[in-house]
Amino acid sequence: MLEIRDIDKGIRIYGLKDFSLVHIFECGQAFRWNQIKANHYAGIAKGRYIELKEGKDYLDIVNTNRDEFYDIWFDYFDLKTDYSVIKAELSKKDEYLKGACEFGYGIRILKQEAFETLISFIISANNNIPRIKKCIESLCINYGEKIGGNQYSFPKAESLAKIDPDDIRIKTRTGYRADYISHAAKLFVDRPFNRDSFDGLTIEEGRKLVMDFKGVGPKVADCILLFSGSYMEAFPTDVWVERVMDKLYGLKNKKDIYTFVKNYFASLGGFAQQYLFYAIRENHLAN
DNA sequence: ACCCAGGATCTAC
DNA sequence: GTAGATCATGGG
Repeated sequence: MLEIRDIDKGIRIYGLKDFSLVHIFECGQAFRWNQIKANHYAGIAKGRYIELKEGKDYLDIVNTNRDEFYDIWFDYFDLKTDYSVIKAELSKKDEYLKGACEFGYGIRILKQEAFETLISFIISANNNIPRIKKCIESLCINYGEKIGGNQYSFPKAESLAKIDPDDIRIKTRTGYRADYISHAAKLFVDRPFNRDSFDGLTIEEGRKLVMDFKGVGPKVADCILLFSGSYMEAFPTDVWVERVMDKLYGLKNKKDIYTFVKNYFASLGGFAQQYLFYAIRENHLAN
């Protein structure tokens, strides 16, 4: 049970468990959060800028209030989900997974806005994380809305759809992906989606839906489905995950990984992926 | 100059 | 349906 107190320009939350800012923001799921200092992050989501400070037994959220916390951030940080149950379930499967769950104990899979995940992970293809963050930041500065201070929201599809692809490419340095971004924005205006759009659809059908957007292949599709909170069994398989699945389970290709994941992790695939991804990225796996 | 980065697309077979 | 080249950009 959470206990909330008002503080200067924000709120203080007691009673959070399975929650670590570093684990949440350094496991590669979101690109607009930056560490200011130890246990202190700042970022923008859902058109709002907040700062998060982690204390011993509390979390401060600056630039919000109780109502906004329950309306916005409770869902965004997936606070309704008991991650202890998930970790216990995964830890039963094998020792590798148990170790990964312990290492990334504070990971939570954020419920991000669908359009932001669509564009962000189109940019992520064949790119590295620092540069992905730069590209997304200039996308926001150029085409987002100023939301106070020096902060800019993620652009609306309607805004981005009007921009010439060359303008996007030159200003955001996104290279050949600028055409994909432009196309995706235009198609999203005609065929918008959010996580409710997938109700009643299998993940295969969901994947097919998002892969209509140019620049979205199988891996990016699973990132969109997972990080928008649409399918928690989605299992994005990039080079790092391929590496870890070979190392732990001897799986050499994406087809074998796909079959294995469906049976072994089942509905917990996305959670398993994040614990494993974070562990191997931080070089915390047996040999 | 070469290789890589949370891959996808296009082409040729 | 699938292996191989190609795709902008920046950092090492």
